[in-house]
Amino acid sequence: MSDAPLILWFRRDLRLGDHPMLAAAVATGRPLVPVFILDPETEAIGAAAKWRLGLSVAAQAAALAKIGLRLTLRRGPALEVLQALVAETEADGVWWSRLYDPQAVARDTGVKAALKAVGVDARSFAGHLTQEPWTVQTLQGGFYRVFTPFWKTMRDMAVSAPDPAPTRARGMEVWPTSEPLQAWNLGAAMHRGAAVVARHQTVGEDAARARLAAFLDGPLDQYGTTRDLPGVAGTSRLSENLTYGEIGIREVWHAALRARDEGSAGAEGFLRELGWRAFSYHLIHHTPTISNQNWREGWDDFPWRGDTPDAERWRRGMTGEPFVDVAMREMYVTGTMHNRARMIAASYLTKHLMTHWRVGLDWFADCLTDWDPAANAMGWQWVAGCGPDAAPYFRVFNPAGQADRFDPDQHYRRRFLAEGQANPGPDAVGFFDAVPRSWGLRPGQPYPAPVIDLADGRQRALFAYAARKA
DNA sequence: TTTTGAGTTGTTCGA
DNA sequence: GTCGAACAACTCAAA
Repeated sequence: MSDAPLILWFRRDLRLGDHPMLAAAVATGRPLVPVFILDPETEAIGAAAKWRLGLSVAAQAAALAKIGLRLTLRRGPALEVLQALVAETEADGVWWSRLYDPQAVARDTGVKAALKAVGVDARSFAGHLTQEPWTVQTLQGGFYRVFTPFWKTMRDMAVSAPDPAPTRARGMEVWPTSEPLQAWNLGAAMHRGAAVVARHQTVGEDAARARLAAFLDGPLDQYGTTRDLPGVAGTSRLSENLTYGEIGIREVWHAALRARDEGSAGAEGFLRELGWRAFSYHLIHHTPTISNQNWREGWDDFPWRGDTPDAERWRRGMTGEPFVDVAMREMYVTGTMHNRARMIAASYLTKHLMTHWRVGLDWFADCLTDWDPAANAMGWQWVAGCGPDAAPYFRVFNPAGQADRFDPDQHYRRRFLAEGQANPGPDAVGFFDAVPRSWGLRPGQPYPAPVIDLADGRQRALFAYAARKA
């Protein structure tokens, strides 16, 4: 049995509990060398996500320190960094938790092959999902393209109990050198937005767990109704933590199961939402092109517009359509956007403004602190009509009608829209502090006239969608 | 192989 | 104001 050090390559699994790889590593009793690598793939993520990742890495470094480990920070191509660390520490293994988006898979496949070729025990573990995507299968052994049958299969599959967080681990006598996190300047592309968004972040494993507990004790019972109201704090908001792995999905799953068994009315609905997350990973595993190509065939000739001045007004939260603008502003101020608001903002861009879904996806990737490659690829394609779910083509959200239905008392709009208010609150004003100065936006300016008449936009979209196959 | 039932999230119109 | 029908046709998954 080897007593050589093990290198633990952390990526989107920045926690200690419910961590199969870490639990297995600690159980070996061998010296552990945790590392986080700022590689080109990580450099390429969006501005807000990269900034937020820095907070998560710092929290993980502090958490590891408490159990006797030091997180080494290195910059460079992952394979080169890992090979150098293997040489420096005389480690004979490199372990990590699996990721599933195509960029990560391509990188990890190469890393694993190259390390194995020189005799290093390169090993990947589950941990990001309740089930590995390929283990959910139709009776014929294929994969699911429709949510409901996927869900019916997945919800009954066993989910192993979360591993307890290790309280102590064996470290190195001499640690490898580490770069200072500040030197990476992960918030550089956020410009002045970081100061605003920072007020709304809940960072690290302890905070994520407290957030889960507060959700289970509070909004969960009413989840069926309040989860659709963007002016009410009715959702778990755990996407921010799940995307960096600050809390384990098995821990969340089992907590929701317990709540259901204790009679919480909203638990089933919440579990179902976790099912949607799983479904998006199921899809990106089986059809990786979902992240940048139309998932359904026959959509490549659809007359979507590219990046236009209208799309720029959408990005700036200045379309003149309040629900849409409020949604976009929520994103700049908080780093996230309510689920229903995402549907409205995306539907407006792809249907009323007839803009290619990739324009919207790219912008979300740059602005969301809870950016998730699988969930966003599925979600944008679903809204645009070229993704999973045989949605009727005539499903076009009416932002005004949706506002009446889901924001009847205007809490959401008042919170994030300063125009027209004598004393706008901090989040409404925060928008003007968060966005680039070059946009030239100031509170007190008049609210813009609509980019497009809703009825005209709807008719244009319906016509184009109806004509698609004609 | 063929058949069958079902499919996240909507809107509008007219009774 | 409320409610049901119409908006089309196709794909998916299982029997």
